[in-house]
Amino acid sequence: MTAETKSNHDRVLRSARKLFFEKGFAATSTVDLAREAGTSKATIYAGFGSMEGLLGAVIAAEVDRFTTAPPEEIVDFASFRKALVGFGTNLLAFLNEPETIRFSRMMHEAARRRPDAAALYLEAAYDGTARRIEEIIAAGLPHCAPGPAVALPDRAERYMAMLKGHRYEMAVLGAIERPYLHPQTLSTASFDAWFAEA
Amino acid sequence: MTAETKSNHDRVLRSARKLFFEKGFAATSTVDLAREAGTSKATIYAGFGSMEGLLGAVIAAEVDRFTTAPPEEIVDFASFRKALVGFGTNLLAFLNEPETIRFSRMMHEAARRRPDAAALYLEAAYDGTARRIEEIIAAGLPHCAPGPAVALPDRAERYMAMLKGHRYEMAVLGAIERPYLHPQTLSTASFDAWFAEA
DNA sequence: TTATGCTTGTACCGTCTGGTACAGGACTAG
DNA sequence: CTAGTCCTGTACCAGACGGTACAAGCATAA
Repeated sequence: MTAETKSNHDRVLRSARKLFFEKGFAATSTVDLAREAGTSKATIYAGFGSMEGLLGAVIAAEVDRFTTAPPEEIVDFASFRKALVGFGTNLLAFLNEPETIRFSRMMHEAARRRPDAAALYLEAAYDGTARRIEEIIAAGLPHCAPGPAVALPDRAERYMAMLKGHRYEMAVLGAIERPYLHPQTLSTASFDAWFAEA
Repeated sequence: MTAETKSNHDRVLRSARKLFFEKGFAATSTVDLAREAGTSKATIYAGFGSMEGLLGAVIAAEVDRFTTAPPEEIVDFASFRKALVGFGTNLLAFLNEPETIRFSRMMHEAARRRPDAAALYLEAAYDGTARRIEEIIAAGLPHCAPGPAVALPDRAERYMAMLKGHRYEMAVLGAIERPYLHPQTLSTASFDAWFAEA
């Protein structure tokens, strides 16, 4: 009953993740997958219904992974810039992981077939992160504000954009191995101006 | 000889562009394409050799289009920020075009099959644009410089990243119709700090 | 007229795909 | 033992695909 360390369902899911990330969804056939998982096509269909269902399951599992991943530091109100830079450092490290890039690549392919899964991904990856940054900024702003807190969401968005420059898309497109996103962006000086403008 | 307004070759190319943009490359079959172009499969293969060859041709033509497209304004050395903002405004408008988004979407799909074409695209779309921004900054920097011009390429990259925020990826993934990239970024205040830092 | 060259429609090929059917094997419960 | 449940391997299906072959059509050119 407790079986071994891996259930059949999990093995299929893991193998699908591996192949989808490596070769893409369209290029992964059912027989490839069955061989990789050490099982048979019938078992796959018994567990996931269809290939697109499996795709949805892989995406959902992955989204879950990085949604629950960073519990994040406590915001230090006195030096909130440190908190922001700390958050950025973590995000940068996460974005630099090859797995993250491969996932992003697969998502671009999957978006056409499963718009619902794409929306799920964006909600988790972007809105969630942006909201977290907004919280940090909102919490820290009163402690150093020269002006009113206008366009808060936009600030969070711009911060993310600066971290995830166009070298990230190059990596997703396979032109470079790793993006090495500009950590210089993390220097506080570069976003001091945001709080000084109208 | 001069024929009509459109050669057969051009009609196929245009139809391919249309279908690839709309449905994606993989989802476009040879018969679909022949019907759309009002010609036959044999003619397509006579002109482009293979489906992947046609894909390469579409990308090359598209890259050509936006490489030669913006002749761009003359840099006004006295007020180079105006030049930078002007350039950004044009870029923003270009990025906001639905056609540009669809092309970007297709490129993400095509990158796996034609890495060479993806490299071509990135060279034209990113490196080319970044170089242009670098030129503007380099030309204008002496006129207002409080410090030495360090990390020039990185500044260009960050400027582009700020223009092309994560809402752009949302649009490419089909989650929203148009990105409406943050034009607030164009306010000069937001990148004043770049020239003040070490 | 004949000859040439390109385009057309259609039929065809081999291959691969997602998905299903099914006959048996392995195992558990009683 | 029997009955039942799940899994496995394999074979199969119908459809779609990229690509090719070919006979016929049409226009130019002499």
